[in-house]
Amino acid sequence: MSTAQPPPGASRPGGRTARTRQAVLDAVFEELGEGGYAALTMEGVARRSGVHVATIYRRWRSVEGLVCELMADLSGGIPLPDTGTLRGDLRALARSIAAFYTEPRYCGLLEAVVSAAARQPEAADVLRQFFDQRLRLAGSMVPRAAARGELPEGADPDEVVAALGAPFYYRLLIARRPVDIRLADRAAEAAWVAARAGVFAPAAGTADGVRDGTDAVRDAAGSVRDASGSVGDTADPA
Amino acid sequence: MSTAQPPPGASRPGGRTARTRQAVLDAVFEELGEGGYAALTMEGVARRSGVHVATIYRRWRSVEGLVCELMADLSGGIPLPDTGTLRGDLRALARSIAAFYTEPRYCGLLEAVVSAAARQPEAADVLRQFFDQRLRLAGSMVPRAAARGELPEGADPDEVVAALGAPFYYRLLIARRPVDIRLADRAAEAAWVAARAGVFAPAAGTADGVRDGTDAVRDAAGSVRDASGSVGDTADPA
DNA sequence: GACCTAACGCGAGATGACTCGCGTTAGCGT
DNA sequence: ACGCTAACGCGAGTCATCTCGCGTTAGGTC
Repeated sequence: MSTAQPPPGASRPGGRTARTRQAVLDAVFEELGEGGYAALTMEGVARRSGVHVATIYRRWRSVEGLVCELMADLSGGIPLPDTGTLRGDLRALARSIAAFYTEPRYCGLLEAVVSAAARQPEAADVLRQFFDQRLRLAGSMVPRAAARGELPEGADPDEVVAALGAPFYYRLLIARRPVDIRLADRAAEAAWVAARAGVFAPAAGTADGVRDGTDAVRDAAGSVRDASGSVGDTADPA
Repeated sequence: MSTAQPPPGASRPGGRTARTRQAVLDAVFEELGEGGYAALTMEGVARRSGVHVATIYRRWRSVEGLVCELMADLSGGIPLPDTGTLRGDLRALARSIAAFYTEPRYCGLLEAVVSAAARQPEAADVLRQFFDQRLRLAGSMVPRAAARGELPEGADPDEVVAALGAPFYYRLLIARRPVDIRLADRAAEAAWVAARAGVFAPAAGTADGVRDGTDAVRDAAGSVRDASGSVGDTADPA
């Protein structure tokens, strides 16, 4: 978070520019901690950082821009677990994520980025790229596990890590409740069981190619398979 | 969506009031379809609906208010699948959700509600209550399955349904890509496998009480269990 | 150490979101 | 059919957000 790397084309990367940048981003982070995205205003950031409002507008254009750059700052160095087993890796990663989002400032940042992405296409790009990178990095645990024979062949690393992370974002953004360690362990366990069962293997289209260790896999297949083409219509399920 | 129920205390529920209400909410819905939440402005809604801006402000206060009422309108009548097996129910529900969010207007509504919740506590309440109700309704498939002996005892219905839904919201809000039927089938299969393995049983704290049909459940336990208390600290995992 | 200029501070001005008061319309009771 | 009043249309007014131009500061360069 403190790797204040100057923008590539900056003609004056040293001293003051970097200083104001850091002051502003720190202020954004603090503001997000108190009151979340709702309380994040340009005036507030200016007041807290001591940088003039016009300067902030010049460099970042909007609160969305601020939030994007703050998030992009986080992309350095994910500590990738390597416990020796996929199950251990998944649990360790899940607990790291839980610890991360226990911090209110990071919760606020998540809300802010998701909200920003809903308003500005550029913010959406930043968000997508950030999480794509995270998936790619964390996904390295999957081929390791496959090499150890822990998983059926062809498990998609992105899918496994996405399955691990999804419950956190559901909890925070949809259910709107805090994360806890029980959520982390359940998420890790669910991802592990599903991965082991071959749910995340390519397996062409529907999940009928699933191999799992249990019996009774084949019930219920007939009654829903005929609904294959129903995704296109606009039926209202709610 | 068309059950224009008048507000409880409304002293004049008929005719014009309901008409303008419907016109406005329809306009919001359409605006969300074109350009999403970014393009949702009071002026736009007023222009499209033919209702004056001041009137919309009077009744709904803000765009967040509009979005909340539109979402609350959706709460009527979730079609609950009942295919005879939990696996079939999960897949049917997942495909319904996929179909739902294939419609751009509902995607926009989701984005809008999540964004609104990040700004207004009341919107957050509406969002939470809405999804709580959805979980409660859809969760009925779980005790049915338990009664048929498809699941280990004590599986938490909310957890099962949340696990089913989470991948959709991850895909839409975080990965920022469209949902498809493959996602639906994978989500259903993952939720089913995990539920069957006992991941969503209460099982006191950590997930060590898991019973699954596979072997090798017990590797990896030692190396991460000691990290139990690490959620409280503010370590930065990203 | 002296020059050059990108970046910043500052205040005035423009833009758009939001509110208010009044006259009018139309649902609802009698 | 008549009157009552909640809800709406309308335009002016207010306020916060955002931009612009100029003078100043301080990095970078020779």
